[in-house]
Amino acid sequence: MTRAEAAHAADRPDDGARRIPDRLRRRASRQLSQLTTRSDRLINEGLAQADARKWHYAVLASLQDFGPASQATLSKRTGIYRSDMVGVLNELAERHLVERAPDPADQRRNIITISAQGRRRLRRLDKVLDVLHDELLAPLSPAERDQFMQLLTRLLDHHTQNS
Amino acid sequence: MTRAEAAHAADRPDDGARRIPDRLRRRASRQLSQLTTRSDRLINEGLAQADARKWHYAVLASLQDFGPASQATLSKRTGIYRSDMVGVLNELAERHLVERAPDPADQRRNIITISAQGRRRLRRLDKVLDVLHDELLAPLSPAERDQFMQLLTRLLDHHTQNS
DNA sequence: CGCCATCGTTAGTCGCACTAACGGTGGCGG
DNA sequence: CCGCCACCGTTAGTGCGACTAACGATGGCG
Repeated sequence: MTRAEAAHAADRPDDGARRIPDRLRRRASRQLSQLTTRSDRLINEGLAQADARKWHYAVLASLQDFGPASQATLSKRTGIYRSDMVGVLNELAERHLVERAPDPADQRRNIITISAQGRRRLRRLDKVLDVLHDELLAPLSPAERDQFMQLLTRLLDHHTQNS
Repeated sequence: MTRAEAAHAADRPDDGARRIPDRLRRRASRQLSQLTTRSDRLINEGLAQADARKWHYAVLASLQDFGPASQATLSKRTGIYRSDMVGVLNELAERHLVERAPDPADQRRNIITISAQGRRRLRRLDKVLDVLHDELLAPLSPAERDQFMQLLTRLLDHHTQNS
């Protein structure tokens, strides 16, 4: 029995209490969950200081890059459910970052348009996110960050294709 | 205005509806969240078929690798909050996978021990998880999987050290 | 004209991370 | 010895994100 193994004992409150089983550390799913929890917290707190949430960014970016769209289209583009989109757009409209107008050609739809103020906000959020991501990826070299993003994207694409 | 920019139109319901802004695809935090959502769903559904949850695995693995422990110690080792640990241990005890006994040396504590049945279950869950992770990491070569895990772990360690 | 799909909206579910507060117990310093 | 503080397990509740169900209103199509 090695010293490490001997250190398990339930009567050793602090000794090995924080040790994490290898079985867990080897599981990609767990590392992913854990990292995402921390990443989300980092981003949410950072954006909160700019009176924003990550959904705001997703919607503004989508509007900026692809132009005005209905709420349903925005849902598909951002991955936000249309049920939740309602609230997000309320928040954005309150802040005058987007405008919500009925589509004259189809009365079921609203056409969402980004405002000048929305564009400014988007530019600012981009900067904020740059800083936050620099913190998130701090331990990685530029090459490693690229590598990480590439692997991440390949995995995500694979699991997204059937949907 | 480029053709790409011209293609935005709100009146093009399906054309570019599913296109995802580059701004979003470049953000590690977003790719992480998205992938984790899918990963979690995959693992949860897989474990559900074995009448288990990922928390079960974490607790059983911790007990197997480090021996009996108090609930507080298990909390620290698995990352499960002690508030939630109660329910997890109830589920595990119901299934006779662990035993919960008061610590004679300290009446505040329970000593949790893995049972023979628990050990069997752990072995089975390990196999189930192997299969699920193979599906999760399907698009990556063995070398790339190692690389991915290494990058993931370095990031997580960096964001875990202060806590 | 009748049927079905789509749109925005409301409400509600589920899992997970996390906080607050409790009664009970233990350890330690004065 | 005793008073205070830290720790333990437990209960309850919060907040958020993903997701479902159902609605009334509208549109498209056979």
